[in-house]
Amino acid sequence: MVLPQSEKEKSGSGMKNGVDFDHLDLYPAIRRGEESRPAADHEKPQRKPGNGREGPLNHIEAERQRREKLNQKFYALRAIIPNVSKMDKASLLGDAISYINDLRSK
Amino acid sequence: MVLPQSEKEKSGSGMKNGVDFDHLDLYPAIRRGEESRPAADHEKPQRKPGNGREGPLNHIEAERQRREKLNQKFYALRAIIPNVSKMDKASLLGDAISYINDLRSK
DNA sequence: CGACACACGTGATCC
DNA sequence: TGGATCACGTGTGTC
Repeated sequence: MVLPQSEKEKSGSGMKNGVDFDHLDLYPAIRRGEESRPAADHEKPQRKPGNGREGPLNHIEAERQRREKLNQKFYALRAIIPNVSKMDKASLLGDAISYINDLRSK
Repeated sequence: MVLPQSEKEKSGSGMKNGVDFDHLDLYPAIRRGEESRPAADHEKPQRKPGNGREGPLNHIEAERQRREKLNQKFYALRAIIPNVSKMDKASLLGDAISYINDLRSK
């Protein structure tokens, strides 16, 4: 249903000063387990029934797609703004706003 | 205990139907403190010298700031775009791009 | 080293 | 029931 493209693209974004931040591959590994509740309390909405997980990777993957999409837009934005050198996401967004306002007032 | 909650959430998101998903509040109670290492772990790059932590919250807080700023921009953007119904961040960004392009061609 | 900026995984929430 | 979206905390690399 929805899962176009092939994803993967190092569109990063970073580069704050020539910083190419797009690396980070693979994940560390598992760590930390969870703890038991301090007893006495049934105030925990048991979201997942005792059953085992069905596949948390669904979310993990879903998030990834969402994030990629977002970054893609950031990239595009960066491309259309006149003098945008690098800047981080926040500044880029800020500049974009100024640009729009400028264009608008004309 | 931990994490001073002195931040205010106003980054836009008070809507309920539109898009503002800003809900999430407070923390879930205690999380995990430190666990004992199961012995046999001599493979950890001890980043922090034996000393106690200096304050990782520095980063935690720093990230929060960065994120808030980002959201602020998102809010502003949403405000200046003509017909922005609700859309999520990604779509909003996409619309903004189109808007810029439109303005530009004029 | 410490700051910064990023991507990732994860719990929560809504429809 | 499951997908979608968010914010948060964190590890990590660069400057």
